[in-house]
Amino acid sequence: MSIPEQPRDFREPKYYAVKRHLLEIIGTLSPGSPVPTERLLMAQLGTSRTTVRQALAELVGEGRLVRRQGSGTYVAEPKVSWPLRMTSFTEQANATGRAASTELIDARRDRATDEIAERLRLQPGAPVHSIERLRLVDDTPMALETSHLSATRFPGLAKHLRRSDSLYRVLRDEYGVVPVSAEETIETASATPREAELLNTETGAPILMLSRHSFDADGEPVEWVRSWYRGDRYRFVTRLTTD
Amino acid sequence: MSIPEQPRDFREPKYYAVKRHLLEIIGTLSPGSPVPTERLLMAQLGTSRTTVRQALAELVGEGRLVRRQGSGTYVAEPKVSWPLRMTSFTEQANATGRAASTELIDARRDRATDEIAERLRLQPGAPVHSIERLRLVDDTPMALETSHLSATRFPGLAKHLRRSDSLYRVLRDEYGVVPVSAEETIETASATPREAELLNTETGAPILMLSRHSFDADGEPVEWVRSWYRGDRYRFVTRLTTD
DNA sequence: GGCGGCGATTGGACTAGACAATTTCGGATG
DNA sequence: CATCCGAAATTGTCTAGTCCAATCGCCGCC
Repeated sequence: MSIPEQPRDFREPKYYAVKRHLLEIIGTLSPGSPVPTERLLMAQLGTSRTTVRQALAELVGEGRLVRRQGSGTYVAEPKVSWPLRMTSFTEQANATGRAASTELIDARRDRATDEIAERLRLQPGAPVHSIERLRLVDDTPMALETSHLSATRFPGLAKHLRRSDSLYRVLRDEYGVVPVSAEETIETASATPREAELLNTETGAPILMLSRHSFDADGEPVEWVRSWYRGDRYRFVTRLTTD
Repeated sequence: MSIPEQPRDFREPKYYAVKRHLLEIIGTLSPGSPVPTERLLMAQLGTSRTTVRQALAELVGEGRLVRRQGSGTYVAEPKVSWPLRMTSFTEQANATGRAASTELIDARRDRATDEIAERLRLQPGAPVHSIERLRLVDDTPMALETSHLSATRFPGLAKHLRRSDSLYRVLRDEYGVVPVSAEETIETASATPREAELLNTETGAPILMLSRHSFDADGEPVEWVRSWYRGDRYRFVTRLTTD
């Protein structure tokens, strides 16, 4: 078997021809179907296993394939769209009709780093809450979140949080604070071994990193959150309007 | 030399230890400084070149390093934040005090695919404009954009575009149409050989793909655009408010 | 009929090395 | 002194192979 020719206006590495071959196969199959094994592809296409694996790795990173050690490689489910709104995770999930839950990994008091202090308008070294949570949708991990809030402004927050899933609800009911606006930053990253373990993916996998800096009605900063989403599973949707 | 030990709560591939070692080096240097060569790292850390290259490739993808064949590997400039607003590219660039320009790659009439037809509320096969442009900031390529608009609604658009940089200005001045809202989708992708060539990066490099679906004041769809940004260079910033 | 073990299969991690393409820089040459 | 050339250094691409880890299915045994 040979790889179909392609106009080479732009230089193409050999692994990319393997990738195109795989994309054609993927196009004819439905999610969950197996694609040929690495060793079969390498024999059929006359390449080394390394080259085949590079093509496969890129397709996995793009969310087109899923690999399972000892089993095989399969066509992946399409990405899930996730809305970016000024509402809590719990509400967002309910709005899309999915079962959302949250696992509290860690809630502790820290001293503010320079970066946290600047964002929360505090002095460096001021006491802050650092809350790490895993967001789950339909019992599969979706995102890892680290929130920072002033410990002076929100005393006893950790205790309240252990009794409630929703940080926004605690802020409203216990402290009378409602975030009304936020500046959100979106960028690419790659999974650390720890993130990969918690998000049930591989070290180095593409990640969409969101950073949310939210404010209450008085313009006072409320929290600073960073979230790590699997880039192969999710895409974000936001609404823009002329001001 | 040996790589510093790390608590192994989470299994860590060997290449990741090399990556941490490099991150420490990067932390002590300023942008533009060279980091050790592949062969030096492989001798110092007692690993194969493949393993060293995997760590380097990940750091390049994260925008921490830049590699130049024949020359060496260098610490990269920090990422640039790019605002997502309901304004034209040209205006956005001016607002941040940068020199923006646009290179028209292709402007042709097509027949609408099913996807384009649905988004522009046309019949499949209806005539549409397909406009491909390269966006440059300070003379370096920033994004590749493909816009689709109804050819029936905007006759002679291609001709007007060749005389103006700004599509939004042409729409307003020639057709009296002003997009006022849009739904924007953000996801990760990887560069095809063609995209890599035009964006001056490598095949397979991480890409932030934006898809903008914009509407005029009557709620009529105006255009559907897909843009490819280098994920190692840019991050997006958007503002959220409670409705 | 069900359970357990074992071996084949598959993907995961890493090594060693060949050759190509590009850049850099010093030395020979005019 | 300026310019060109070529060797050395560096990254880019690909091959061939080893060993490991997880999975799956078959077969024998209870």
